[in-house]
Amino acid sequence: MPYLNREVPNPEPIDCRILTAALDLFVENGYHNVSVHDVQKQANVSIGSIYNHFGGKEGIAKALYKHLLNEMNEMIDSIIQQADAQDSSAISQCNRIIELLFEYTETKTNIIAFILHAKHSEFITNEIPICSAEPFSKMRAIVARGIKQGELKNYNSWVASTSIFGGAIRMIHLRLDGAIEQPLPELYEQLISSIWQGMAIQDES
Amino acid sequence: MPYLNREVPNPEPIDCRILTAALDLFVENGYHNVSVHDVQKQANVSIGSIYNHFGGKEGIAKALYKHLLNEMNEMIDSIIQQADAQDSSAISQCNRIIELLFEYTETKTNIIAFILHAKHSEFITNEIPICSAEPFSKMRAIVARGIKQGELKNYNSWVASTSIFGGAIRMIHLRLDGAIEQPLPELYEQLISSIWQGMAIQDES
DNA sequence: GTCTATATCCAGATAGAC
DNA sequence: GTCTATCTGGATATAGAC
Repeated sequence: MPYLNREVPNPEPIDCRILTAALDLFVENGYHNVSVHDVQKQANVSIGSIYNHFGGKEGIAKALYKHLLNEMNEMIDSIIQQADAQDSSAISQCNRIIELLFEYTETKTNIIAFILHAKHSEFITNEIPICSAEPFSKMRAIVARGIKQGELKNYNSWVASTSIFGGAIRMIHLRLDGAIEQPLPELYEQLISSIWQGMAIQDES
Repeated sequence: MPYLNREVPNPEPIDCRILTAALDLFVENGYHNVSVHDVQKQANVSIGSIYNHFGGKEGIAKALYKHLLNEMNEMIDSIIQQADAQDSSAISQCNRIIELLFEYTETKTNIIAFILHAKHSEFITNEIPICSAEPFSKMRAIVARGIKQGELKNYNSWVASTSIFGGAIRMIHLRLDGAIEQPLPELYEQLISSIWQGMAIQDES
């Protein structure tokens, strides 16, 4: 009965297993506290395969980075496309982005942690800082368009985009660090209300 | 003329030199990319002294961390004390904190970078996350008091504090990553205006 | 307390069989 | 392409003179 003894333990392609294992380990322990051997064990792969596929530890990190950044980029694109189809406002696009980021923080925690919480410059060389990468510049572009169309106040572009997304990103950090115990989607409504309407009860005049 | 030949190259106490050198190197290259030998060279000290004073690399990081966190704590305290003396509002206390953080980002860059931009959990073990440390909980306390006294909108405590400080912290990150080219103090006025009054031109109703 | 020289360990990377 | 066994460099840490 050979088929009973045959093990089918690893149905996923090998490079996926390596990336998944690396993502989990990097997020859990930090890139520099993870050895190639650790990844190898967790992925059920030999060291040789890792070097064949990715050329080394930094190669894994680079591949992960590009892959996940690309996923985030597609998420932003789909929001923009939907918005174009419905002719919707900059405000609702920003809201949708924050909503999804909060959702993913709970459901795809390690992806968000790797993209938004890791200091890539300490282990990935020759890569632009993530805040200059496509998805983030597209977020700023949405804000800039909102300003141009008179929907948002005419602040400096950086002030505007950090006022809108900075609080959300900070909340993600705090959630990932264990400071915030509540799932972020539960706080979403209050956050966006504060973003658009401000924190002060009365105008300062 | 012995006093002419006598070198006086290192007037600062030795542990200060070590900490200063380590701060610069850690911020520049990241903790894990700095060896004890690097610190030793930059500080003009022998390896033995470093182990005598701090017990090793992590000991240096811990000492730095405590020292700088303490400085930040004193800064917050002084703001609170001044405020109590003048009976000033939560809003003006928050503004003053942001103003000082922006100032220090330009003038004491490495201190801010180490405190706000490094991922301490990757190299300092058995330490509470920085967002739970004293200065940060005091910032949240200021916000909570502002809510209680009817000065700020009654949002969830985390939403309120991240709405107020999240944008500023995000701007500091972006500035340290080189994305924002303008000195932050120049953007201060716009930021606080946006924090208190919100980003939307018309109320969403 | 400070220094130099040295020991030890372990991570990243490679070689070569299969 | 995958594996095991091995090499090598460099980092942390120590020993012991001064």
